[in-house]
Parts: sequence; structure tokens; C-alpha cells
Amino acid sequence: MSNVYDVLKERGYVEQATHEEEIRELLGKEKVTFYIGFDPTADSLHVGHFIQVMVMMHMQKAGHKPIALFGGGTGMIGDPSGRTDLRKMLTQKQIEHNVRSFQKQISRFIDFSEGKALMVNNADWLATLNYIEFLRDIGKHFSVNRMLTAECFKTRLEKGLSFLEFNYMLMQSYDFLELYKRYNCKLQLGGNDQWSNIINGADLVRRMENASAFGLTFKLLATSAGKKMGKTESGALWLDPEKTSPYDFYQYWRNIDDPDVENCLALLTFLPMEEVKRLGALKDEQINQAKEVLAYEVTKLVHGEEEATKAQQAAKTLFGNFNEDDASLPSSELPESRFHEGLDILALLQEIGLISSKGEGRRLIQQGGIYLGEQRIKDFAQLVTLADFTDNKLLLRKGKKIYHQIKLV
RNA sequence: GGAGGGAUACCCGAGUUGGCCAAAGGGGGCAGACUGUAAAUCUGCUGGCACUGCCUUCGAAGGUUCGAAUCCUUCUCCCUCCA
Repeated sequence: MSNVYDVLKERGYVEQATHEEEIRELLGKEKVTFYIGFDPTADSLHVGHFIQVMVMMHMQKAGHKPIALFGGGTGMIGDPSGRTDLRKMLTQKQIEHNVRSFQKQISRFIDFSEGKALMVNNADWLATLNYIEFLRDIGKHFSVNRMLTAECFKTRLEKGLSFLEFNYMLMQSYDFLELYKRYNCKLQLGGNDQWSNIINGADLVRRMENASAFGLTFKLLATSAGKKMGKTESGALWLDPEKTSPYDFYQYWRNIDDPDVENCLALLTFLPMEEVKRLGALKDEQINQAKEVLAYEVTKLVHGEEEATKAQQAAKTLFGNFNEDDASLPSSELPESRFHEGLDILALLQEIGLISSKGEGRRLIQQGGIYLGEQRIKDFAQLVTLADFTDNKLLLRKGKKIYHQIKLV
């Protein structure tokens, strides 16, 4: 009996709405076609996108029809929102490749069968636009004066903004219009950084079609301290297991700051809110339980139950008793012969990718950050020999949390 | 098109009377201590290597010089103002 709007609100997704009451009413009374746009800036979705996908899933569950719009066209321009510099220009080829990756990933979360949801690419209509026509039909509705006051251009007005990027807003607004015309799409959702783009799109539909169109934005994933979340040392937290392993993905959530646990549970899992609140209220050491649940649930959603279980097992054995070695740890297989004479520890660490240079390795060892099994290494000239192996296996550790297993073959 | 300003390591940002600069400071990151596989805090590290030395690096390419991030030339990109 619940209205999705209330659900989204309760779980803390909603940030701004163009017409709060009307949207709520609309979602309560009819099946609404809505869209969320994804610009193909990389070859995998990341957690930031995942929030949007979660919203899509909630909406689809509630009977509404999602359109996943891929920015094959807008990706050629680059959204300046909230950025301090020009995006790296991508080639058409890269963009197409990225779009395909996105499509593949998103079909795991949204049911696209039997027209329950759509995937579209705005290159379909943007790529063939006629400039003069576009300016006359669409451009005339945009006031530069007003655009200049938009929040999304603010930082860029200080640092510089090219006409190319300035156009982005028109493109995205036009997308909304096009989707309205093609699919009767009445609602655009997006991250809060998209607010300016979204209100202008809704506005354009209203003006040109004399129809009602709405926009709704969601909180960006951020820590309670306001910092962007979902970043790791290697960049974003990717949904592609090749780019961020399920184990690392799991560990990211397992190690989230205490104050962020409840928020993440609400946003990134489908656990009932009572449960979310109960877990979020746990204190001190207890809250580790909540983190485990969070990590498991999110990993399950993204990588499936099997991977989630493996990641959890791996984490538990490592941080519990370790010794277990059947877990899905990063591992390498090396021929036994290489250890007959003893293998230089630095070379070994570098080969398996635990360090990127020997200098880094020396530093780590000097500071006590490298372990062979449970033994801390003190000398960076140490040789690893067969004597260090147990059952043809050896567990290397960097710092507290990063493991790598060597198997002899 | 004209005039001026700028491009420094992952990011921001000092350094530009030529040597003492592998390059201040901050952020981020990594490691250590403390903990709860958290946060906060404190400490150390943060170009590469055959590491008391050598090599590569200060937008790109040349040049001047015993010696250049620093001076000159050309080029690329960015910003500001004028039109």
C-alpha cells in the first residue's frame, strides 16, 4: 500500500523534487515511465551509478517503467556539472565500448524483458541533430542569463567553461523532451549534481509540449563528513569484478565509517527499514555486525550470492584465525623451482603486484608492513625459500588487510 | 584578431636575482601505534634503481651555460581583458 515516493524518501534517497506533492500523487496513481541517464565516461559503472540503479529497482518493483538512457551522444560533449576542469575527451569508439559495458551491467539489475524497461542511447537522436534547427527550436527556450546562475556552472565560471560544455544542459534537456515524445516519459531522476540539467529538461517539456514533466534528484553517496564515497586508492569502486574484485568490494563496505552504516544500509540494500534502523543503532564493537550485513548484502546485489559468500568467508578467515586458505583471496601460482635458491622478497612482492616498485617495498618492510604468514619481515634482502611454505602455500600480507597467496606448482 | 597571465610530482600549490631543488607547504594515499578489520589522534613514508651513489622528472621540442624548474627561441594547451 506504500507509495514508492515515500519509500524513497524514507530510505533517504530523495534530495530535491520539482513538484513534490504532484510527483507523489502521480507515482501513487499510475504506472509512470521515467528515466535516468548514464554518461559512458568509463568502461564500468561504479557505486555512484549503483545508487541510481537502486532507485530504478525500487521504482520498477513498484510497477513503474524505467528507461536507462546511455549518453552515447552527451558523452561526446561531457557534463561540466560540479567539475573543476574539462573532462577528458573520449573518442567515439571508447564511448561505444563503454555504452556496451554499461548495458551489460545494468541488465543484471533491471528486468528489461517484455518491455518492462527500456535501454536507449541518446546518440540515436543527438548525433543527427541539425544545428540550425536545434538552435531555433530548442535553443530559444534557454536563457543564457539564467543558465549562468545555475549552480552546476558555478565552479566552472571561475575556472573557465567552453561553449562545448555549456551546451551540455541543452542536450540533456532535449533528451527529456525526446523521451517524452517517444515514450511518454514524464519523470527524470538523477543524482543531485544533475539538478540543473533536470529542472531545465522538465521545463523544456512543459513549454514545448504543454505537458507535465517532473524531476527528482537523489543524494550523492557521501560520508557523514560530506566527503565523496566510493573511492578507493585505485579510483572508483567499480561494479566490474575485473576492476574491483568482489573481495575488495566487500571489504570496502566492511570498513565503512560507523556513522555511515545506517545510511548505506538504507541506500544500498533492500533490507526492511526496521532492520536498517536496528543495525544502524548498534554501538561500538557491536556495529561490526551491521557492517558485515551491509558488506554482504551489497556484494550480493552486485556480484551475486556466491561471490558475496566467498568474500565474506575470505574476510572472516583472514581476520579471524587465518590459516584457512581455500578462500577466494587474490593468489598467484609460481613454479616450485624458483624457490630452490630462495627468491628475493622484493622481486616476489613486485611480481604479484603487492608493490609497484622495489623502493615502495623497502619502505614497507622498513616500516613493518610486510608479513610472511604471521611473521613480520624486517630485512628487505630476505630470501623466500621453500621452508617458508606450508602445504605448498604461502600467505603474504601487506599492512593489516591486504593479502596475497602464493601457491607452488 | 590584439594585450597580458599561466602550465611544477596523485591533486592543490611554493619556487623563476641560474647552482644549496628529487623540488617548501597542504590534501590525498600507504605503513606503524592505539582500536572494533571503524573513526579521531599520534609517528613515519610518499619518482625509479644495482639506494651514503646513479638515472629520469618541473606543458613539448630545441638553445645559452661548467651548471636551468629558473634565461632565450619555437610550439601546444589554459585563463583574463579588449574587439
